[in-house]
Formats: sequence, C-alpha cells, structure tokens
Amino acid sequence: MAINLKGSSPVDIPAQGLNGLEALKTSSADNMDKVAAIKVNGEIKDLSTEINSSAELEPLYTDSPEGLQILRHSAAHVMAQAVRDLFPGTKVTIGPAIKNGFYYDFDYERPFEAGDLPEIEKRMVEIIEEDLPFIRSEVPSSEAIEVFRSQGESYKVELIEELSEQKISLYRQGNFTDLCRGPHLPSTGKIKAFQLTHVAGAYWRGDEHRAMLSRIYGVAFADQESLNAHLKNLEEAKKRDHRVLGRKLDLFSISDDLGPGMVIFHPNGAMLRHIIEEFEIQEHLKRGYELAVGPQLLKAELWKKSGHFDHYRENMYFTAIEDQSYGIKPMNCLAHMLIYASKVRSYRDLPKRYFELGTVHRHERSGVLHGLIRVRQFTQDDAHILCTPEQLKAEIQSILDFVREIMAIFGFDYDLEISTRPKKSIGTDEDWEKATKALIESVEEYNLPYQINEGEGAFYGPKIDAMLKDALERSWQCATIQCDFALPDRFDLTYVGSDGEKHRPAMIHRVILGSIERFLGVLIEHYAGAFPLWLAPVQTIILTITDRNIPFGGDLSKTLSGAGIRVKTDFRNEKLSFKVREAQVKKIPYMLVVGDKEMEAGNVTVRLRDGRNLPPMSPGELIDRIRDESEKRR
RNA sequence: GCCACCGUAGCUCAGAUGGCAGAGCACCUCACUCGUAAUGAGGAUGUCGGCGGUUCGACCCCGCCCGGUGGCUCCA
Repeated sequence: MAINLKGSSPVDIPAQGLNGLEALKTSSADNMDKVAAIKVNGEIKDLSTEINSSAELEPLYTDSPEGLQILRHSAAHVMAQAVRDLFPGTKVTIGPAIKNGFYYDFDYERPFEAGDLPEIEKRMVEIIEEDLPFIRSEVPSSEAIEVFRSQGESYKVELIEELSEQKISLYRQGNFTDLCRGPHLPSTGKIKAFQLTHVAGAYWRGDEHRAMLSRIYGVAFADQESLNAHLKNLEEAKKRDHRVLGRKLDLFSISDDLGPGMVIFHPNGAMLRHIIEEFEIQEHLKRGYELAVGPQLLKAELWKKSGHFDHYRENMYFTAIEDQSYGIKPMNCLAHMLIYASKVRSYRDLPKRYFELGTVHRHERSGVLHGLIRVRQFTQDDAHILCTPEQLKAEIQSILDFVREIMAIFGFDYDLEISTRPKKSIGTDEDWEKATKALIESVEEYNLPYQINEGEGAFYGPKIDAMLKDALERSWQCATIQCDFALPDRFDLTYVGSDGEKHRPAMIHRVILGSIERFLGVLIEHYAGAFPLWLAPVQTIILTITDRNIPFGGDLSKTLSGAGIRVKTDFRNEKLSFKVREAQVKKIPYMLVVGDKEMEAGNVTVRLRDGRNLPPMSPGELIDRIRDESEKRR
C-alpha cells in the first residue's frame, strides 16, 4: 500500500498497522513535535489512528486553526481532570474548544471562584508535565452509561442517553475518562501555553430553569508568544472600549442617579448622534421612504390587539392615566399600521414605507445591560413596509442592498443570520412558512452566506439579522429585517387589488443600524474614537501660540463655523505642545495652529491627527478641503 | 433574573493585622507669552456606593440593598 503526504509524491509502506504518527514519520513530514492530529483523506483523526489502506495524509499542526481547536479541546479535558483531582465529588458536564481557548462546566458543592484558578492551573501543569497519552476507546453506550452512573456522573449519563447511538467514544488521560467525539492531541505534554482566565455561571444545557453550573474559561495557544500576543491584544481592545472612550471623548455617560440602562448624551455624543440621524433621514428619503412619528404611550388595549401584551409584556413598561392602562412602546410598528389603516389603500399605492427614528423602552433584565450596547431606552432607525405579497422579495432585497451600502460607508463587515419561528408566536403555520421562505430565498439569490438560528425569530415573524463585532469580537445584532403576515391580519390591514377585491398586505419590520445607541457603541470601538471627518463631533480646533494671536484665532473660528465646520478653540495660556497633546488625546482630526507667522500671512498651519503637517493654507482653502473630505465620508 | 468578582476625590488607582483617608491627572490661584504629545510653584477636593449589625473604635468584619464588570439566559 502507499501513502502520500498532501502535496508530495506517494511513499510505499511495507506493512499495515502503522498509526498516524508513524506514517507521518515514514513520509518524512517535518515539525513533528508540533503535530496535533492527522488528516486522513481529509478527515481529522487522532495520531494514534491506524492507517490501514492507501491514503493521503496531512499533518495538522497546533498552530493551524483546526490544530488549535484540538489543542484547546484537549486543554479542557486536562482542566476537568485537574478539577476532579482537586475537588472530589465534582461532576463534569461539557467542555468544548472556543475562540482563543476553551471552557468546562462543572457542578460542585459550591461555585468555583477566581481564587481557585491558580491551584487548578498548577495541577494542570503537573498533568501536562506527566505527558499522559489521550487514549481513545469505543464502548457500547449501555456500558458507558453504567460506568458514568457508577461514578455519579449524572450529566454524562444524560448526554449519552440523548445521543441514542450504539457505540460511543471515550477518551482517557491518566485517571480521567470523558465522553468525547475527539479527536485529541496524542498526549497532554503537547499543551505548551495556556492560562485560566475567569469563572462564570452557566445553566446546564443553556436552560435557565435547570441547574446553574460553574464554568471555568481558559485560553490556550500553540506557544507562549502567541498567548502573550493574545493577552496584549486584549489590553489594546480595552483601550477601544466604547465606555472608556465615551468618557475620555466626553460623548456620553450613564448615571446611577438616572437609573440603569439610561444614557445621557453629552454635547459631543449628541452631535455624533445628530450627524448619523441626519444622514439616515437623507438615505431613507432617497430610497422612497416617508417620515412618520408615533406617540410613546399607546393604550394597553392596542397592545392586546397586536399580541405584544400576551407575548412581550415582561419587556414592557405600563402606566395608568385616568384609570386607563397605557403601555410605553417597545416597538414602533403599531403607529405605522394605524397610519396605513387611516384610509383605503390601493395596490397602486404600494409599497408604503414609513420611517421613524423611533425611541422605544424595553425592560431588559439588569444582568444584560452593557454600556451603549444594551440599554433600556433606545432609538431605532425603524421602518415598516406594507406591500403586496408579490413585492415582498424585491423589498427584502432592496433592504439588503441598503444595509450593504450603509455598512460599506462605515467600513463594517457583517454576518447574516436568519431566525425562524420561536415557541411563543402568533400567526398561522402557512404564513410562517411563506415568510421564512421569502427571507431565505432573498438571501440566497444574493449569494450571501448566512447562518440559521432555529426558533430565534420575533413572535410575529422570522427575521434576517446583520451582526457587527465590537472591539472584543463579540457579535451584536444591528440591522434586522422581519417578515410579518400576522400583524396586518390582526389589524385587518387591506388594499384594493386590480380585481377590485380587498387583499391583505405583508409587512416588513426593518432597521438598518438597529439602535442608534448600540450602533454608536460599536462604531466608537470600530474607529477607536478617531472618527472620520464627516462624523467627528469636533472637526477642527484652533490652537493659539500666544495671547497676541487670540483675535486672529477668533476671526478664524467665526469664518469656519460660518462655513458649517465644527470648530473649537483653545486660547488658553498654555504651551503649544500641551494644547497639541490635548487635541491629540481627543482625537480631533484638524489642529489649526495660529501664531505670529500665520497672523502676518493671514493663513493657517494644519496639523493632522496622524501627526502630519500640511503646508500653510488660507482659510478658504481649508474650508474647501474639509468640505471635500466630509463629502467623501472619510 | 442567575453565578463570580468589583464599588475609596471629577478620572485612574494605593490604602498589612480594625486605631485621625493618600498619589497622579483634572480643577482653582500665581508666575511664565512659549511653534507641534504634558512649564513651574501653591491651593482646594471625600457621608470610603447606601442602610443596618458586631466592636471601646469599622474604609477594613457580618447581613441586606443599590450600582458596575465578565459570563449564562434574553435581545436592537
């Protein structure tokens, strides 16, 4: 038989029964001490797997994405062994590899604490130094259930029972055996660089009605340098945290006195927000949307009619006015539907697209609040499109275009996710199917990659979400396109078709940025606070050198603000280097230095945020330059 | 809401074992009038998150509450 290393010529091997490691050595693969596993005809296997027929082999190194995943998964097993050694009676549950590392969920008599981590790490190092082999075995599931049951590992028993497979695979290193599909490293000694990072609570099987387990997170990399680089990255990401920059750049604050999840926008933040809202209104008007405005309070009766009262009540705030119950809107759709319903609509009028920068309130549970990204009051760039069923797909696709164009302007990449019918929902099976199909087809015809989230849709319809990432690479839902046949039905919305009969329109709920607050949070991290000129709340700052230059600086300031440029002045009696430093820290794009030279020549010297100096120019030239750059949205 | 951790000056943070609360920056005053990332000197600044308890005495120990951070669940 013959084996060949991927990308090189076949090597004859004399006998069968070589394992992956030996086969790789025979075919002279290099860097053997960094091999995590082996690909046999493209399939990832343990190095101990026997190669019993001719095959193409490819070594998987610990610094490749797949190799790293194996390494991290093996690290999770090592951690579980360490925890079991140190805390007898701990039940193990699951422990997968994740981005940058791994976790394992445990059930112990008390939750684990940060203080337990050094001890666990120490034990892990010992296990790694023992270089224990990971040994795979396959046993009938009934046998495995017996073994785990006798050890009191009730969670493992539950997992195996659900697997409903005849044979299941186990991995053992030293005294620790775990239910696992594998593959794993050949031995614990291959784990070169790891660190336990934090503990957290996590529900068994992600269900808040079940046991709260104790999760320990760790990071692991192929070598210490990579681990150090990762930790350094984390430090850098912290500097981009929108909550930190929000304070430093004086954009916003969240005060205990106001209540959690409520944001105050300071002048700089309010300006940034205003620029984005103004931009959005223009972009919507361009695309055939009409403006609409609805009230904050709507009668509870109306929320009962829409289904929000039954399906969304725990997220809503209610109040009473003269014995009438009112709900504060958590969504903007009802007012828009009432606008639609205010007169008879013809098929010739459709689609109707109502746009509102709609402020909503939602009762978010205290534990989920997060800076600007998860708040209790926020403003959506919300629109509702009422259209004929035939127009639905074209409308969805034009929204996908809209999202693409806007995200390109801000320089965002995004991932699409489609969410289907949740348990708690309204509407008929047929409508759900129709709506879900419309969304999937729209995305597929665009050849866009997407992921399906079963059961994650809104209660009235399925949705497409666009996810943006923050500084720590956490994904946040921003744009969403939701297809809805149920609410038009509940509100008896109709249009008169060409046949003269009444028909039911479809409704699309959609946002492009999502919530202005969340988008700003992600945007601040995206630009690390150094906004492009068109977004910068303060575009220019005038820095005088001596008090003699103040009148000239004052005139310049008037000229610039008269031309619509956002300008600030720093006329304090401080050294220029000090003023430059402060402007630099505030990430102001244009610093205008005015001293005696400029005063005499009637021009300005420009220092850019990146440290470059521009040749002296007249105020008129500066205005043109700034306008030009702003228009290009750079 | 659940689990762990945290809360000291406007900000960032130090305060062994319980015994008169500190630094840097910011702020105010004065001097300096200065050319591209921090001029010098002086000054003021606290219910030590809140309430209760233990103690001769609590920033420190205990309980409850409020708020934040990281996760889980939920979600724009």
